[in-house]
Amino acid sequence: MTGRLPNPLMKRLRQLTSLTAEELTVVEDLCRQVRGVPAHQMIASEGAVPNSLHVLLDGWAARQKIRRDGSRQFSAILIPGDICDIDALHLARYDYGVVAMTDCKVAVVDRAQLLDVYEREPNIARVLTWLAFVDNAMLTAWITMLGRARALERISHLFCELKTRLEIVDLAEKDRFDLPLTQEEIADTVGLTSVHVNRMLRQMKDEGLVRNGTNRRLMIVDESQLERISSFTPSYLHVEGMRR
Amino acid sequence: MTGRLPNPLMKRLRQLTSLTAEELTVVEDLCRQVRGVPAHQMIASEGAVPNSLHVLLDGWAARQKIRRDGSRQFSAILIPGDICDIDALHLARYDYGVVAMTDCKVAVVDRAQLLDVYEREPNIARVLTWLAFVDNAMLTAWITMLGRARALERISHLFCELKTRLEIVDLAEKDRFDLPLTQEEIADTVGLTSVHVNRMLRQMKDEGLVRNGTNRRLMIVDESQLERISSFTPSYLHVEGMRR
DNA sequence: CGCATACTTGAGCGTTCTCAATACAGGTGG
DNA sequence: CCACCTGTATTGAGAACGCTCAAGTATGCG
Repeated sequence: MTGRLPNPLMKRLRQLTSLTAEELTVVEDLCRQVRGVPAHQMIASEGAVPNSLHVLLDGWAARQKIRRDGSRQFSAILIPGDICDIDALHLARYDYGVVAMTDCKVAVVDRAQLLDVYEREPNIARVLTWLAFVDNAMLTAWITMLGRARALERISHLFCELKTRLEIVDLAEKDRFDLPLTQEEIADTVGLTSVHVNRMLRQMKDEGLVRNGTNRRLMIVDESQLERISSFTPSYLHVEGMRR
Repeated sequence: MTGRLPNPLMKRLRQLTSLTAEELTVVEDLCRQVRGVPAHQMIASEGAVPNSLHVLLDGWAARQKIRRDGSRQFSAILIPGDICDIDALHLARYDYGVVAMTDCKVAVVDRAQLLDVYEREPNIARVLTWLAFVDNAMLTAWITMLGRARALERISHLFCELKTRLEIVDLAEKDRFDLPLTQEEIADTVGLTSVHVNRMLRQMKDEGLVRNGTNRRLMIVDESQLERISSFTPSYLHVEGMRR
């Protein structure tokens, strides 16, 4: 399993950071070990002791917490180029599970090996830490949404965020993209029930913001309206890159 | 303003990490520059370019986002020993504001100087990064609460979390502590209105979970009940310390 | 004593949830 | 190629939770 598929993490790093060609190669080499994960399987389990990090190369995944009563909340939607579990490097155990939402390909990076690279390559360490802080900023933004925004705004905001992030790794067409999530999964992201998400989506379809795409997938159409509804500004995603 | 007040960050680091005495001294020396901040004043402003980090030495503060419509959401409640803005070290601008909720004392750590220490003292760098990841875990836990828990559970969970964190820096008595937050501030933490928080607190008082303390402060009394109500488990706070 | 701030309580409304029934699409096996 | 089965989407009705608006009451501070 030593894949040679295009690595979307490289795309992000080239665009957002000032790593040299050699440093990029070091990162790319760390991602040689590739594993396929079928939809709905776990990539990492809550509570386990992390021995490796996972870079999502293809497909969609999510970080999740399952509550005592069985309800589920996603704390991050992961797209190609995302590190599924950066904190595995530093924390003693996983605080969340990572689950594949579609069939996925993940690079499995050995933890000890990565720690080693940290010693030798301070720039790489800095970049990965930076990525963690961007994650942090995304979490903060979501807290604001979940705490203070109504249903329509939450969903619109989610769509805008995903669009922006997909663009960085060239996975969104201009003004539209396919969403491989079920309404239940959207609900578990934005803190609503699937029934209510359904009603909101109906309304959004009626207003021409989204429509049904191919293969039972939702297609996001009118970005500017969505941005208006959710007062979306991408600054928290730090798309302009690292502070040099 | 070169204070010599006991530094609660030291307490945390001694307890949770394996820094040597010399390393601890280095951190303590970084905190020599102390500034008093009156209640309701900003410690750091959203959107600004960070030039220093702030360690909360005394008082309570919070990270906040203000939304277009004027509503406010806190993403973290800060108590003595907390770093108000760790990501200031890595990100190009503040994604949130930090506001003093009571009169505060903060150590102002020069960013460039800290980056310098990062080079020379890898252990300190590791520890600060670890603290950032614990922050991250707290954000994730809050997302789950905001997305999936009802009012009573959210408030109870907040109280349990605060209790646990206060204990680490010796600021909670056994089974009780004083809360210097207004009901409005609690509301902006748990994503409710102050009116509804009031009603929930009434219920909690009636059930003997909390009572009115001195000086208009709320006093948290029955910890075990609160833990039951909110299914609180402190594992996400990583109170057992760093992975060695 | 008077002001400002926070807390308290009620009434009515709106958003979101629950429960439940139905429709639909895609995949599987006969 | 059809029949069936499963998971997802859709829709309705009613209830619950939390919000808004508004008035009134404490409390601390100057």
